[in-house]
Amino acid sequence: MEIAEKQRYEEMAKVVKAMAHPTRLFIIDELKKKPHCVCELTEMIGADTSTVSKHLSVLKNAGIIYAEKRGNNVYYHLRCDCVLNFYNCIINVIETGNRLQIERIKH
Amino acid sequence: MEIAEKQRYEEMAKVVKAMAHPTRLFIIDELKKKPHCVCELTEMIGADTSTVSKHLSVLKNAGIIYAEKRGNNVYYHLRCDCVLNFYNCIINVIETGNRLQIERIKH
DNA sequence: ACACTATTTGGCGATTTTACCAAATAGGAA
DNA sequence: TTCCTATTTGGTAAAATCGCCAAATAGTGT
Repeated sequence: MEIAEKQRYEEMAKVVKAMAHPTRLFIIDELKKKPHCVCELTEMIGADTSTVSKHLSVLKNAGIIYAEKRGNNVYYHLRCDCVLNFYNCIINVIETGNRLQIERIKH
Repeated sequence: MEIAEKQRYEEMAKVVKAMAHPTRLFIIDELKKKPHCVCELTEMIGADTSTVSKHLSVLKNAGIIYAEKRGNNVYYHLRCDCVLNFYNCIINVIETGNRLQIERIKH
């Protein structure tokens, strides 16, 4: 594998890694509906504010979301809607896996 | 967040996590073209065979690829082509990030 | 300036991931 | 069976991730 190719995969992995956490997938899903501030997300998620804030900064550093300051609050927005296309595919992978497992039990 | 919802995001995260490594993104990209055995992938990647074998087992456990034994070799196949849709979107995220960075330098 | 709220940052232990080496396993060929 | 090749598995050290607490920071309103 060439160096340029390797670097490209490393960059891509950074973005995918940023999505590779249940809480962060949830956040993306919520921001799809509308922008939210940290305290709103914190309440939905039920974790420490600092934990949620760190998850948000991971997504922000990856370029998936961006922050907008309004008074005391920071509202986060989804930058690229396309990440939502992932969801259907991931669910597809999961369901195919389940289907195969059921068949394996039957036989 | 309800328990069922939480579990769904955890399942999804498992799949995304499986893709969250440069070598594994490379493997998926290669298996899109055609199935490959471990030794072929190992040569392309330039890591230890055991390392590559472990990456393959991560992808297999996530249901993204499956194994087919042929003589001494094990050939791996992509199970769900849809994971390739990710790539364009991820690249989109990266390029948007780069574009914004360039603009920030300008101003 | 002071108090109050929202968010970020630093630090910590616990857990997970990663890559390599060495050893075990599986199958084909002599 | 024995040798050989391909692959997997177990072990280990180094690095990264995670979630909470405590402290720092930023902005509002008094």
